[in-house]
Amino acid sequence: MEIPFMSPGVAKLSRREAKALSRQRLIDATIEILVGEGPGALTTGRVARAAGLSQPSFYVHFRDMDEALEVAAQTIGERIRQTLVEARRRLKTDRSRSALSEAFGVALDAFLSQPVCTQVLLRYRRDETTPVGRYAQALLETLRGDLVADCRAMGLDAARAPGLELFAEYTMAMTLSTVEGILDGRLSDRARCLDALVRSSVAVYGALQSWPGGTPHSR
Amino acid sequence: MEIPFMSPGVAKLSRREAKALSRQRLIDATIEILVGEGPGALTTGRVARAAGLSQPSFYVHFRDMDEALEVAAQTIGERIRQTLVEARRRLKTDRSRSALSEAFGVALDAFLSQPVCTQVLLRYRRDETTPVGRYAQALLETLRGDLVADCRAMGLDAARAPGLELFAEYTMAMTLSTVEGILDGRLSDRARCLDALVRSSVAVYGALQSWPGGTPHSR
DNA sequence: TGTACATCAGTGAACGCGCGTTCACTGATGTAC
DNA sequence: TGTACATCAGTGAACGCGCGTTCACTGATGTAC
Repeated sequence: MEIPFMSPGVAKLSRREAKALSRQRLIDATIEILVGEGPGALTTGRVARAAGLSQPSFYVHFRDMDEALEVAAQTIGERIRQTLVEARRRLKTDRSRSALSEAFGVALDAFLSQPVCTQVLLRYRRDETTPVGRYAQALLETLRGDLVADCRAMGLDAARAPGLELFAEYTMAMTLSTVEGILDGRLSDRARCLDALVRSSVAVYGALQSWPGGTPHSR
Repeated sequence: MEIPFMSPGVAKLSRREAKALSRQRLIDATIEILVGEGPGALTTGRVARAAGLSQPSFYVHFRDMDEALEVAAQTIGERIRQTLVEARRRLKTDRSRSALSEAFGVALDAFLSQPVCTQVLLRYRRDETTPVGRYAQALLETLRGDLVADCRAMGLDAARAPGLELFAEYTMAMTLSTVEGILDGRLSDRARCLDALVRSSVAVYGALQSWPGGTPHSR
């Protein structure tokens, strides 16, 4: 008696699983169209067809395009946050150069491991007119806060560094600029970029640590 | 005999001038809607009405929305480039700290003197799906080139600074980050921001000047 | 200067297209017995 | 296990709305004589 061959790839899905899969395909299609053709190209028809569904099926999963965008934005934020949280967990909290280098390295890799989501994050981070932009902004604010917290945990004394918040801003700016350069193909050698980034960040810290004025933030 | 009062504000415009004024109003309306409500809100009707015209009048001035956007993008780029060119002309090319400080100061002011255009530039600089984004990208590339040229003119020797291009990238990133902070209201004290920016940029230059690896750009 | 005509920025009306949205229906999946 | 019924993801068809686009027309401006 032969046992029928069960290919794991075509295992039958329950109705529940099939629906979840369709929904995920719609979300992914939304993100991909957003990256490839911009928000103007986002129509329920295109998204549905890109996900292998008919256009009205879009409404089985989402109330309207806004809801889908909202969910897509949440998904993007979650994916990047997840990889960054994972990255932070692996950090040593000592002040050695190698620990610092690893910290920047895992951050870079976190962004680069999610290139599509990172593209969306970078592109729409200043566009408050779309849910994607608002999520991106909130996420980057969180990351900046995390960076400040990490600095404190690593023993960078806030009392001796009145420019800590500004240091965080500049470090974020340089890190994202490096990510942009790599994603755009302008920068290629990750190791050298990482080294330059660490050196620059350390230098900025030094420059702002001995800074007399305090952080120029509005209260 | 009384000379009729001629208010200079309501001087009659020639047909040519009136048309040019309408066109300019349409361009400005396009930019303002872009900043306030995003590209999704850009319709010929809204733009025309915001410019005080009926909707079909849009077509007296532009073939379609794409052409108007193209012109708007060009206008934005031109305005910012203009103020920055003006700013560069006033630069002394010595290496003193005050000259450096003034250089960054005029650059900051150039962006801040055109807040609406700067907002558009910053927001859409990574969106290649729209003409605005492509212009923004090209403009920033030019500015980066100018920065490198200025550094060389100021005697920052390229031979001793293999990371000059990367230095330009990081300096651009920190400058734009400062502009963003001020426009968003997170940073308030221009003088302190400027000081921090100059210190940080000098520090990064130092860090990358003594850098062994050369610029990690792809050829 | 005055007159007759030409030009043309701007408009209201009309139309078509694409998109969003709804709905009755299908057929596969799930469930009760 | 088999049968009868319920559920529901997905669909084709239909419809309305808003936007883009065109066009004949108006009336103010410009020009020739």
